Amino acid sequence: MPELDAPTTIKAFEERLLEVSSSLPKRLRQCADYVAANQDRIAVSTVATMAEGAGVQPSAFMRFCQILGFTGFSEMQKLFRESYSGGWPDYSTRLEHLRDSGSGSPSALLAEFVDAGRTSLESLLKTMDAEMLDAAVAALAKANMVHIVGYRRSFPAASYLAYAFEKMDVPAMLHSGIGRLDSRHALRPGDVLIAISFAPYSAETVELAEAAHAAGVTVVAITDTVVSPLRKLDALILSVSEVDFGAFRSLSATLSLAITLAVAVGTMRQNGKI
Amino acid sequence: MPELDAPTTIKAFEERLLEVSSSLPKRLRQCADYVAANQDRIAVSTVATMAEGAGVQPSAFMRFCQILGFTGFSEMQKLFRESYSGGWPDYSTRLEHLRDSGSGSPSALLAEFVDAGRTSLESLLKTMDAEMLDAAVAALAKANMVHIVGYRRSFPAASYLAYAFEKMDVPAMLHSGIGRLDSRHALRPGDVLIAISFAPYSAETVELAEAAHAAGVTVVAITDTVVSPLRKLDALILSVSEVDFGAFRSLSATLSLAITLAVAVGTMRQNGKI
DNA sequence: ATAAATTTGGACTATATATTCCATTTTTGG
DNA sequence: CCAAAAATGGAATATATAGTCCAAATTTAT
Repeated sequence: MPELDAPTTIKAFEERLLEVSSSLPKRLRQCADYVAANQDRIAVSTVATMAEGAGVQPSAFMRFCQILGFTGFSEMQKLFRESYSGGWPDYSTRLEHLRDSGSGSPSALLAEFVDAGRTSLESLLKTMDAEMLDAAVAALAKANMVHIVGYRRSFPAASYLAYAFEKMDVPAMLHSGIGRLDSRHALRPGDVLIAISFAPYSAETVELAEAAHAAGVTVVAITDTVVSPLRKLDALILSVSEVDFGAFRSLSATLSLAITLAVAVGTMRQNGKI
Repeated sequence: MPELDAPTTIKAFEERLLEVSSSLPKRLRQCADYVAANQDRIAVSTVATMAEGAGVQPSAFMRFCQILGFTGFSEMQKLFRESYSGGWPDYSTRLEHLRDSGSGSPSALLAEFVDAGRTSLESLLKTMDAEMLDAAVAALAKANMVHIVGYRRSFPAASYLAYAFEKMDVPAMLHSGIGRLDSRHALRPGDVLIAISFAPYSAETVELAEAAHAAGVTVVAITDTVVSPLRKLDALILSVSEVDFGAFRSLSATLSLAITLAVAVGTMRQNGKI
């Protein structure tokens, strides 16, 4: 058989499908039509399901895959599973490879981290809950004082927020934990606390957020996964899932969210006052 | 076992995950964290892949599925496959849409800042001087102690560097200026100073860098324009031009550069020692 | 410090699913 | 209308993957 090479991108796949579909016998044509109309199901279905959907026997569907240039259904499915957009590249293993293979020149590393940052930014935009963001901005705009807490890897974001609020003339206080002073008594009614914490959630941050919640202070939480302990307080949740490499994460998305908060809140306050 | 009913919606799944995750032993907790951060992967992965991602044995992952209330991985996967609607979200159109609609809303601002971050990252990759970067990494890898200084808007980057060096077991000291202590005497021969400063260059940073230079301590400067005073000391210059909005800048590029330095230096030290 | 209980890793088994093969049916061309 | 070629359906087989079980390691309680 003069079997052709298998398509390696969805685009190539679509072209091949179009190209082939005009000269297909009945059953195979059904396959083509069904696939064209249900591309998204390929990644999560079995041959049997696809065949049933198309109204043909599984073996017919197999032949269809082969005509398209794949060795079988599995190979075709692989294409769709890999290019399934939700699938982030697995950075930690990629990084290990880079380092192990000695090709880990600083420049190569930089390229990886830049790429991770880009991915995080895109994902931030796709997943941010606009209503939650509006609500958080509104709450912060009305606050007497904005408290900010975030330790360890969240500390850079916390300190940036403090800087940005200061620039926007928003009264803000960074709880840095210096001197182990217990700062929870600074939380007064009418204040708002921004708590930033990512897995593994540092105990101090969670405690302060809990204290705030107990004292009736509104909490805005910048956090990641659904298992975050910050979700248990009924806080305004701003979800940020940053691509990470073991202990590191680029923070690009978190920082962008931070500036947004500061500018939006600052602007709203100025408009309200003047 | 008093096995509970399996979650039938993603929402219920997330709740169960949150509910259960606090009382989980090490390996199972890894599963929970990985799943929380990679929900979208479940539909298109095998147990083996998921287990590898979470860093556990497949059998551990199976147990995890069962604890969540499913009979096994297949049942859990079924939930995600069924509620998988396809729909690859299109980032660029979404961005345009966000910007067009209601300019000035927090979401529109976010879109702007995300875009700025992306631009900065791209430009970082294009303009980074690979040789300079190599030289900086080499110098830092040989240092007895790495000193880090950066105030005001550079402080988040400085604190992130301190965090990342700590994680990589590189002895590092963050000069934070707390209590106005004069820390310049901590600079010893054989040390290296990373000075981070962007226009307008804060006097304290420049002074410390000058003191270091005078004391024969190598200076690595992360800075922007060609008029930066840090360029006068013959330092190793890492140029970062971050897109900015008046007083703000996203810091995405600076932070990516920071992780790169930490990982590259940490790796080089570990390889050299062992 | 010791015993009990829990957790873990990995070998083993069961099962679901893909893939092939071939007898039967349908289409095509003379 | 017949023979040859192509297409089809379904049974048989191979393979990948899920799921189980238990001995070893770890943690916890006494």
